[in-house]
Amino acid sequence: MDKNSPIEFTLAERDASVTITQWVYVTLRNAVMYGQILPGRALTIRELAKELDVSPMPVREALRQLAAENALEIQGNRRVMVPKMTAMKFNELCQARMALESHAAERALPYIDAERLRALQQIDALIDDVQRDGNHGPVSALNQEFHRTLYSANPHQVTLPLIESLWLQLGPFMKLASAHLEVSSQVDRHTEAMDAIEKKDAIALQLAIKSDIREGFNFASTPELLQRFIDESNRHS
Amino acid sequence: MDKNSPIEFTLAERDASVTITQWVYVTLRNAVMYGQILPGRALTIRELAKELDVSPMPVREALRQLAAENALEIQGNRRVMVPKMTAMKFNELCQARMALESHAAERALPYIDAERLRALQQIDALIDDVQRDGNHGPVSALNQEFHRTLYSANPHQVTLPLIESLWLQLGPFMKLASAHLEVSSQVDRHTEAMDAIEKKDAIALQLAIKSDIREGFNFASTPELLQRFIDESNRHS
DNA sequence: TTCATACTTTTGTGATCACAATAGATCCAC
DNA sequence: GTGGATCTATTGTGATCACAAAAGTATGAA
Repeated sequence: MDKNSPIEFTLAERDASVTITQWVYVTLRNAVMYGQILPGRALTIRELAKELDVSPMPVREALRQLAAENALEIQGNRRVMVPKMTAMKFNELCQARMALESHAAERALPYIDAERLRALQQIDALIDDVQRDGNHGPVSALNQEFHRTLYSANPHQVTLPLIESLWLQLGPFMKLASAHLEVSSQVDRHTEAMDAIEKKDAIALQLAIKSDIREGFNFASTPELLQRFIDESNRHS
Repeated sequence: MDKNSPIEFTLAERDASVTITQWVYVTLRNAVMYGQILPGRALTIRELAKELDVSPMPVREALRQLAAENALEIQGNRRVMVPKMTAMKFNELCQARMALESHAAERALPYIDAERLRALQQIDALIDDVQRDGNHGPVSALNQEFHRTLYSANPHQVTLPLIESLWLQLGPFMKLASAHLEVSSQVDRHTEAMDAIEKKDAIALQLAIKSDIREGFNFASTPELLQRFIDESNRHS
């Protein structure tokens, strides 16, 4: 596993009002989330700094923050890398998502007003549109947007940062796995969720969210399939 | 809210094998956890660096990490402080603990062997001992140790860092609130939990954990009591 | 006394440098 | 060729410095 594989960053615009550290953080976060950094690939501060054309300092801080969010793993040698996925860990992450997000949905339900529901409907319609156009790239980002919009209705939200940490840990594997998969139009349970919201039915909402998460992962429905995708996603590293 | 109030750090031994940044991180984390830094108190890098007798660099990194774990809050002015507690946030944190920890307990249950159970019994016995001696200081740390030992039985654990984040957010308020409280011998549900473990009864274990958490907070069982403790904990700041 | 203005100090940010530890490459004995 | 020791290059860590922005303080007129 050498450090030959280049990293293709999608460099965002660097707004002057934003600190360099924050910009580096966002850039690296996206690179992790969208599988641009292969799991196991050793990252060095100076390499990233050179690649992003900044000094090592902001990179150091961004890496530490991402490690604190469990998006990156600090090895004993103090080297930093995207953690490799295992079947058991994948399973735990899915179960954790279902437990935490169904809870967040329930806690958000009382705060969802007509405007918020309309925003959810808009996002869902947008997902349908891009699915119909065969443009499967932005679907997962839009799907996240749907969930985030739902949970953040709760003005005293404390679980969203934890949920985002889980997304970050699942992100790279999902991207790499779906790359080796003819993307069938993913079905989601957003309609069921919105119906439950209209009826203020907490139980139905939790069920819809859990089903949505579970079915989002059922491209790896059997242990053999899952292991195949894990091998695929780790093969390059 | 000036920066007059001094911070009494309990300086841990600085092992040579540990980086300064890690040592600073642990020191600051304990200071937050044990309410030594009052909520709302503005923290500056240079002040902490001087206090801990290190250069500003490790402090910067430790602060950023703690902020990523939601233990500290970065204000718009880029100032850092311990977040203040509100009644609604307290409620959300409790509910999140119950949801997340009962899930973690359930996922850990299949992995708990005789040795692990014995470790749990030892910790519980130790809690009883110090309670009987009227020494209520280390109880909350031991209580955390009990929960951590339980959840970490799962070798593929992914929720423990999230749980620790919730503990960190509740820690300062709990300490400051309990300071204005004649500490009655807290009863816990550890016995019920261990019984459920022996019977491999997941439902009973989840109930025990949820009850343990809920009753740990019932010093603020009514909204009026809770608000009184919040006012107390914010009064100094 | 009160409030806006100018001045001074402090602060976070980011760059650069020194150093010890680690990793990678080279060389040599077998 | 192959494995192990040595040497070189690279890396993370931590200190120091420069600078612009923010906070704090003094000053002035009303």
